[in-house]
Amino acid sequence: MESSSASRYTTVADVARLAQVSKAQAARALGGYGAVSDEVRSRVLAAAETLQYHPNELARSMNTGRSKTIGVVVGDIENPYFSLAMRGIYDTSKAGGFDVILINTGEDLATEIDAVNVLLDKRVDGMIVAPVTRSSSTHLNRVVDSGRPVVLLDRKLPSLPVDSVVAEMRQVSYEATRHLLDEGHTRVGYISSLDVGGVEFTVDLDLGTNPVTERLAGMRRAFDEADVPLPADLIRLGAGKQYSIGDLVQALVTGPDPATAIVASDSVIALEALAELQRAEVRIPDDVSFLMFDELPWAGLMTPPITVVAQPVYDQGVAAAAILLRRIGGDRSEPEHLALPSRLIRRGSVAPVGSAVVGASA
Amino acid sequence: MESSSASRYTTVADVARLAQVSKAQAARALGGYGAVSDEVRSRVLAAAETLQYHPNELARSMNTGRSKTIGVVVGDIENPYFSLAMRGIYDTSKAGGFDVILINTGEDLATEIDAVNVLLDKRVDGMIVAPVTRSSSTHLNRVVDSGRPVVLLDRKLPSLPVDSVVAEMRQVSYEATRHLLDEGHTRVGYISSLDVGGVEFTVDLDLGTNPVTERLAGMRRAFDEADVPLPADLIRLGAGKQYSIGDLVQALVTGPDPATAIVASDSVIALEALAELQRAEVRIPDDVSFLMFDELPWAGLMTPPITVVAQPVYDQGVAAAAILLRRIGGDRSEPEHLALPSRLIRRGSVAPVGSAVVGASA
DNA sequence: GCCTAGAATGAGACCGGACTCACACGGGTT
DNA sequence: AACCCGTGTGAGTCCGGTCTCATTCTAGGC
Repeated sequence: MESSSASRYTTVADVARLAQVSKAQAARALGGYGAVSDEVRSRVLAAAETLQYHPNELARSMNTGRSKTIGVVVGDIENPYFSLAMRGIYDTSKAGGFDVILINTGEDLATEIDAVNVLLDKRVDGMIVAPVTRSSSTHLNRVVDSGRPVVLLDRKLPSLPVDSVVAEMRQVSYEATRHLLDEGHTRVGYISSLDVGGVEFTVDLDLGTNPVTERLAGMRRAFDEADVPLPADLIRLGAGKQYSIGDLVQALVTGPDPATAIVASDSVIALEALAELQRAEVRIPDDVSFLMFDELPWAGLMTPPITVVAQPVYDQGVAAAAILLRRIGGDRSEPEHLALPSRLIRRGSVAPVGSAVVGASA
Repeated sequence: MESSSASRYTTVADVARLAQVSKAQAARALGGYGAVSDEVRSRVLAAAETLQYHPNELARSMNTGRSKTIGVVVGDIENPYFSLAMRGIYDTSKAGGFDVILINTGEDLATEIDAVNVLLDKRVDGMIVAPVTRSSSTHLNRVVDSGRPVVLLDRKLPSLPVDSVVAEMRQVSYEATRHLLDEGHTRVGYISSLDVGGVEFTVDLDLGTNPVTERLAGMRRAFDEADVPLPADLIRLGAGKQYSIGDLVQALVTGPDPATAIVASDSVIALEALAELQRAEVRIPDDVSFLMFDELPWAGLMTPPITVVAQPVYDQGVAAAAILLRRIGGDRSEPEHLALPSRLIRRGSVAPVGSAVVGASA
């Protein structure tokens, strides 16, 4: 009794029957391969039309071994960074005739491992992964072993011989920090969601290979060149994981030797930090200067407009997909490591230190 | 010569061979069905372990007829509305053991039709579609005919007997408009990206069934009740398609009888409108009041904070996925039409009309 | 007029699982 | 001793395509 007839799909066999030819001939006419007479072809095509035939991609994938699908594994699709990168990936894949399966990891390693396995089991032709920070790469090795191409996004894993696409960060972070130093900021706070398991930041903590490490390296170089000690006590990791962003911001702007400038590692952090600053009635840039990584449409519309480091996010997606498609196409050359240029956009949220303190508090 | 051995996957047959049992027994042990002795089971499992066996989901899907995958068709994943809804869909699907294939239509009907067909050919177990406005529903009928469930998101199609999840719009739009009228705004501009092929808006233009129609209905009711004529000349459709948003805003705030309040139909439009207003040095709310549909984190951080209509976007995604999963589970009850409550959040961007004109321009 | 290359065609293997069927085996009934 | 049932097992079919292989048909070459 269970259910009413689940309306079976029409198959090549059905088409063949109606067209009065063998299954093989029908398949040939439909697939456009082998030799088929015009007579048969038109009969088969007509039959397919009347029967509304659509090939079962699953069956097709199974014995061609290729699914014309790529998998994308990201940390959080809700994050504008990923959704924009996704758009780049999507547009490029589609232009190449590939569909996209999206998997969201919630920045969790176990989920990421699972995601990669699922994609492999679904026989995607390749995948783009934005690996969770501090993830090991054993699960990605399985992909490499399977012979399917992987491209890493926003992160490279030194141990893994695969292509990667990141935004150049060290140089632009150096520039951004110099900008802050030029304005007199030596107490620069940095807030990142990088998960290091709650360990406190110290100058020689190994954070692995990721954008945050690069940014901190650029920052350090600027401080070193200016001969100013890097304010390690103001560099806070685990934001939004171990620690609330609001608390972190509070801690930075209060205390005996507070930060005079705050750098937000991404737009999600920036939003929460700005909200907290507003709640605490800390004015930007009068009381504290503010800089964020990632350029979003709203950044320039705030009062004051926010100074940002703009990364070519969409282009990263495009580049990653382009490389992946090339690999799927059979390119076996050495892994490529692309670093797309980022740039500092100076707006109004960074001002000389103490610029308005006297006038404003009086 | 083509390529080096594409490292074949291990199959049940391989596992069976190593475990010295028949393929059938191995499959049973692996799949956890039928009767298998403890002896055989452990041998098979051990073999699977050493061979790193992973089942081919394609093959599995093919003869179970179910792929444990749902398809999602959205207009633009880069739009925060969709990425947040996607997150809701994603979380819910995943909890139910389903993977998600994402297809982006770029708000194009042809692409949408294609997308739906692709998903069908990939044999997804069901799909969630946010249909392009003014789309016909013939392509969705094919889905219905196939017996696979579809849930519409953000839109219902009267001709299509399927579930839908939307945000309640008429009532909240009524409230928002009353709020504007209460503040003395009778010249209210409305900017929407709804594509009507460049036709100008008139009060009796049929826009089909979609959120914009609902909003305009709520708006009209408020105007009717206040006995004020609906300013049809200020209602502009096709924003970002036929017309540039900047030009539209310019047109609204200039002219002999300009708008005193502007309503942006979504956050993307709002962002561009705000940028244009800033360029034109039109102050909010002194020169013009502003209201947008969709609540985003930055809205409350602007100066002044933006008054918005908040829709439960994430929850819409969750609800759509929940209904879909229920249908996949075999629920054959009448189509459900869910309208999740939205609410007006009054902030600082709406002020009494003419409130600061004299003081500010003097 | 005969031979052959190549087009046209059908039968059937195959991809990798899920699942049906037939059968062997052992213990409990009567 | 004959019978039954349930567990365990292997052989083999099926899903819906792709593709190989053998066969037939036809046209061109000598």
